[in-house]
Amino acid sequence: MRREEHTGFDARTWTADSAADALRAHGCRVTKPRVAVLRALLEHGAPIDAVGLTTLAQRYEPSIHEATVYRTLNVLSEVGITTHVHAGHGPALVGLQGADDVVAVCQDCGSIEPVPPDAVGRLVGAMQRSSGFAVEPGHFALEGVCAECLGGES
Amino acid sequence: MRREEHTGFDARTWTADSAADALRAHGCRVTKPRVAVLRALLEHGAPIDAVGLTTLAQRYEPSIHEATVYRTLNVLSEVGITTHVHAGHGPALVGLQGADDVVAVCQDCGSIEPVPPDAVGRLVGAMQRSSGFAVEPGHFALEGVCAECLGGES
DNA sequence: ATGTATGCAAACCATTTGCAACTCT
DNA sequence: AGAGTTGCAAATGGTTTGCATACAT
Repeated sequence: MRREEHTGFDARTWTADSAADALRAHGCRVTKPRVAVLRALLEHGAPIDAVGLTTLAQRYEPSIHEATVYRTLNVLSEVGITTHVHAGHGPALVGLQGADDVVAVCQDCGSIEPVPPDAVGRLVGAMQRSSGFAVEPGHFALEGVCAECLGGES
Repeated sequence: MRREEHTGFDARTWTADSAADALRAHGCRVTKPRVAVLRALLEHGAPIDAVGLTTLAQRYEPSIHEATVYRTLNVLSEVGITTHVHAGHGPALVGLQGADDVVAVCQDCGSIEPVPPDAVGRLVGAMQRSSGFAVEPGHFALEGVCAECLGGES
């Protein structure tokens, strides 16, 4: 179960500094654990789950605890820096707001791929028209099987 | 948090008998608890979570246990009678295979609405084209806010 | 008869929370 | 100094599993 090859994810909107400013603007403190999470998120560049993010963040702040990462992610999401996606069975995936809206998760290998924004737009429009339901992209993930897994491993 | 008004769900494909036959065809036993789950599912007609389904099934089989419902649902899904959808934070929603493929869940009231199949089809096609990813409709749910909640309750 | 399914309790995983110790500002 | 944060451990909610008993075939 790999999860590299973030083909087409880029989170150019946020930097460690702009995110820190956003935190301050909301009256939140800019602490070392929070910066560590932010840096890990920026460095990774693709949606990732909380546990994986904790591991990455520990490079910058070795003592950071999982619970702190969860709390930090809640804060970051309130401030509008991150969003999380519910991917199938597994844990939620956290991404930077402004990155590709919707992702698809492979049921076999767990790899994550972006979904073309225009396709998402059409879907949102269709729901709007059919029932007035306002779909919020970025809050859910598509599921299926990626091209690689379709080909190989029987 | 209501969840009635299943506007447009119909699971005409399965009956208690055809489902029982499908079970037998797969070498599974047709037990009272399983029939109870099946009847509850048919009667309810819309996607529902395991706990709610347990309550419904207990009308037919008062002693049925939640664990049994989960096990039964796994069997039913292997046999191809049901599918489950991961709806945001909450529990998974179970539905009959053959009912509307994709649903959208309201983040405010938990109501469930069907997504127009042609819109889903276009999305699947777009992913197929863009990256060869085979989206499996019916294994995930859209999220957002329903028309009712958009209007009322501030 | 015999292997499958059930009920119950305990385990599990992802996430949240209470609380005392700590640290940004 | 003092409110906001953290770490840790324990609680939570959804779902799964081990095991002895009960049941469908």
